[in-house]
Amino acid sequence: MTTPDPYSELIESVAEALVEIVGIDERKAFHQVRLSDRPGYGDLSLPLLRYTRTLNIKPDQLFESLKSKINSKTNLLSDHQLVRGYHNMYIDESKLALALSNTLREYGRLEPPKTRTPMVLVVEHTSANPIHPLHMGHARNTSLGDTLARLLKARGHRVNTRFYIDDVGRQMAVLALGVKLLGGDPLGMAKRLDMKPDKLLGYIYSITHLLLDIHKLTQSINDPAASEEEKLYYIRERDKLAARLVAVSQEAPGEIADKLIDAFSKLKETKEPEREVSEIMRSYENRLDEGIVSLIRETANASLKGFRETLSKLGVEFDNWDWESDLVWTGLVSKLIEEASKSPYVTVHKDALAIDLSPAMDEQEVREKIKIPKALEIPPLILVRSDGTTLYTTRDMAYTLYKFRQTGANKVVNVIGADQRLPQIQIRLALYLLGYKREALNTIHYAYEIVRLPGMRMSSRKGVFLGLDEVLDQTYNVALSRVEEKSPDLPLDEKEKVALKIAVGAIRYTMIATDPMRPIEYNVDRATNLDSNSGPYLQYTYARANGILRKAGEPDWDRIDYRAASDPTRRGLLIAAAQTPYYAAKAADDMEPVLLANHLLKLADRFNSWYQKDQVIREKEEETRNFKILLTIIVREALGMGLDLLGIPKTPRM
RNA sequence: GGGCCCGUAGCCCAGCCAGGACAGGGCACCGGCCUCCGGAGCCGGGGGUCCCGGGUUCAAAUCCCGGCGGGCCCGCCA
Repeated sequence: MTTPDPYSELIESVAEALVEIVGIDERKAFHQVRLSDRPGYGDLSLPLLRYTRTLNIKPDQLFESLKSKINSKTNLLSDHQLVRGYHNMYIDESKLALALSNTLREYGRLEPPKTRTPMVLVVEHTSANPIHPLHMGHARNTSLGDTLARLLKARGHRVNTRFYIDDVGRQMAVLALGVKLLGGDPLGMAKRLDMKPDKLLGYIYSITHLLLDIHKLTQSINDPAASEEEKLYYIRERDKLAARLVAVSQEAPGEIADKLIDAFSKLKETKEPEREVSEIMRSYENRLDEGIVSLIRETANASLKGFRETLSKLGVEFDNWDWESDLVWTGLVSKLIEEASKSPYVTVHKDALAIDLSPAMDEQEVREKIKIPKALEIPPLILVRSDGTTLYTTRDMAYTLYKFRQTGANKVVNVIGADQRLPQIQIRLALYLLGYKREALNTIHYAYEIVRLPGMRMSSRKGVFLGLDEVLDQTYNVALSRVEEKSPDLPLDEKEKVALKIAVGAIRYTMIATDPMRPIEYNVDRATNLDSNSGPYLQYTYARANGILRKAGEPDWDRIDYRAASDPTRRGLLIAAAQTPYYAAKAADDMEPVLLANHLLKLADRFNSWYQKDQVIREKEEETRNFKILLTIIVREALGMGLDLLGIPKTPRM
């Protein structure tokens, strides 16, 4: 049983009336209903001028017929006005308050209205390579993905969240080599060094990678075929990497760096390191060597243990963890390649098996549903390397099909950086041409722009990135000192819990409150910002409402003066609170969490403003006092619902 | 070279997809408010060529075309 939502029903009534009178389609009608704060503009309004011409009707005639149609569908409106071509509607605040009061009495909470078209949805997000700790780029991915999942679930869809463990491929092989050189057992190593395993592995990966690159450059420098100019370039490059190696080595714990450098030199004497990496990669992908299999699985699992720890702080959990290697080992990938090789679109590109994607560009269906840039030349997608190993895009095609098959999903949403747009388009086009049209057209690349550090780009390969754990820690410390200052009487463990909630709120809010298409430049001040445009501000306002209610106690629900809602400040606050489920539903439908975040900010502003000038507990008149308590409850429930959906932890005190 | 994305006050950002009524917030800045339900707050103030130029329209920050600036992508990496 879903809770009814008076405000959404009101919007729906207006939209339906518009559909019936003007004859536009429903989706469009919803967009035409304007919500306004400004006095004199109506609580809701419809611009009429755009219809009067096409319908050949006078504004006042249209206004009258809309008015009576709308009134036949809802009784929540008290007045309609025609002003300069706008149909302005005013909400009957007493009736709205009563309706919300009834909802809360019956269900005890607010929630977004359920969709009329529930679907099965997969949301794949985060999916960080298990070769280094999560950084702030992942924080954006995680926050968006987890929030989307929460919103869609609340909207009535069946949502399945998945994490793709990218354990096949060169990066993982490089890390495995490093771990092998250090004698294996990454988890034990982390324990001995008292360090998060993902962090330790991050160092091992960076150092190993640098050693390989330096080695390669050294070979180029010694190559007699190289010109003097080229040699100078290589030497400069090698010096840069060497400097980085020194920096990372100093930061790395224990004797890790020394041991690695030492073991790497020994390896060089007997074997070409690059060949060792390729062998690891190939024997893992083809499952030739159980020793390598357990080395890589153990290593990846150690990283994932660290990921889980961080993610659980952020309140993020996954329904499924999918190993990329399983897709290869169970034959899903090779089966797909086999199908592709029989396809009429198969071709050879640069001597490798590939699929020619250009025919898909002619399909109108494809152009419309997969957004293909008009003049984009899509290169053929290579499916298999000439050494027989597969590429990530090929495996991702198999994974896409896997996600549909495992869940019976209607749509698969993949939260992946915008920099991967082209390969993501290629994957969908290739699936389409192989006959998986439904899957191709219902796979959504939910793209977001990068998180930059001031002046530089994060690069895990170069060991340059802002770690999520570090940002969490810093924000936590700032929050803890604020809590100590503001609530000295809380017990210490309580203060710590609250400080963590604030840190999580600050980070998650920041990550979703900017349009995903806009790059974020990140400085630490911004992460630790607890001021008015922030998650903690919302948490603070929620705590404040709870503070009032703790002291005010339960209202007598049968003795509430709903007419007290007419005071303009209370009225504005009531309406804003009532809109919350509606905005949550819209945020889910449009897949734009920021819509809800912005609305909550406005609600919090209104509440704080009201709070300042209209005393609740000290109100003498009993029925008015009951109304004010009710209003506070409504606000608390609206904020609480919103915070839950955004994954920002609630705290009754802070 | 080609493609995609972004360009709104000193700074950060809503609004653009679904064109309409004075372009909204926040930070910073200036001035007020704590014997008073939680001051992480509230009230007030200054600050704008909505990147530029055309076009469509009764109406353009919003749609179209052309520029400019920045980011990203164009690999048998992921």
